[in-house]
Amino acid sequence: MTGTELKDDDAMLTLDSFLCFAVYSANHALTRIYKPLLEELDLTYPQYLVMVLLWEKDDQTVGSLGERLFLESSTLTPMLKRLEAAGYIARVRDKTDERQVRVQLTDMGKALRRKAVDVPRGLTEATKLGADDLERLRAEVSSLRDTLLK
Amino acid sequence: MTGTELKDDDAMLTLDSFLCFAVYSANHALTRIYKPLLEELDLTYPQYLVMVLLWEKDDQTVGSLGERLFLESSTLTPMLKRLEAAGYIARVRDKTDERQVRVQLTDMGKALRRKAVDVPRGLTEATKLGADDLERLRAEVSSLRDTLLK
DNA sequence: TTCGAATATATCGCGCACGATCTAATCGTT
DNA sequence: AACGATTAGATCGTGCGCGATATATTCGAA
Repeated sequence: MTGTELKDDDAMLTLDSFLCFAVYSANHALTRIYKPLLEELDLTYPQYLVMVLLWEKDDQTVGSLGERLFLESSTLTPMLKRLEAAGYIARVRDKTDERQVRVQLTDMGKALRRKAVDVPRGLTEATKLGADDLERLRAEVSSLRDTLLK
Repeated sequence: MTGTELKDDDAMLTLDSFLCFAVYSANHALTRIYKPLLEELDLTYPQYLVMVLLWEKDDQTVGSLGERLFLESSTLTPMLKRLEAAGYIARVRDKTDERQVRVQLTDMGKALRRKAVDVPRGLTEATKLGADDLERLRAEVSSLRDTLLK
């Protein structure tokens, strides 16, 4: 009888049995892989995700970025200020609705994209997974997230 | 031609194509699911992981906990102090090697385990996955982590 | 045995991340 | 027009999480 056959409550209370721990530690591992790749761009990993969204579509509100990233304004506001200080974005109050802040790429921010296109390849290589396996895993994990948030 | 068939560098630079973002956001989602379950235990999610390790095996050093959790002493020391303040653990210098700190469950910490056995079931239900799918996904994500850390 | 290297933990500064709360702007109803 | 309710961001306090560094202990080689 192996450990994985023990399915009562007590046996489930072991670290290795936790999907959550797998995801938690995989996230740390990914962050560590990204760090050296992003240092050349002078971006942290969450900052990079914001930039990716802006390269997809420029001139977005704080709220719409937060909705895509599942982040609150209390997280985004300070982070966006750092990106602004770095010169990659501008934060501009919307003239027709002054409650909103529009986040816009600067020329420097737009130019950064050329350096950033190499980053995903570096990560893909580190996973040692084929494109199909990688995409399947991505879809499963995304689907898990969506189920949990529902 | 669908989006997923675009495999050149530019097309890879979209948020939805990132395995890393899937893991990052799934981790956030899991943390949110855990929060209400753990509030009754007066534990945060990382604190809960430490307690799980100690319930598996009491009297571990800071270093061995960190090795299992992939965390540094700079993260663990303050966290363990909070667990000590909460009354769940004791931090004791090892008499034979004073460099080491042994982390031990208090009676309160041991008693907490009885409440904690219900937590994994709550999470499993939230995933809406069968035991087999869940275990397969856990194994795949763990394996990804191990590949990345190698 | 003594002194330099290695080891274990702690401390510090910074950047996420969240919940609670605040402020300012806009919307809706009267 | 006016005012209560809603909305969008910002601020604050707390807790991870890391890299760099500090301190104390132990180990090892001369």
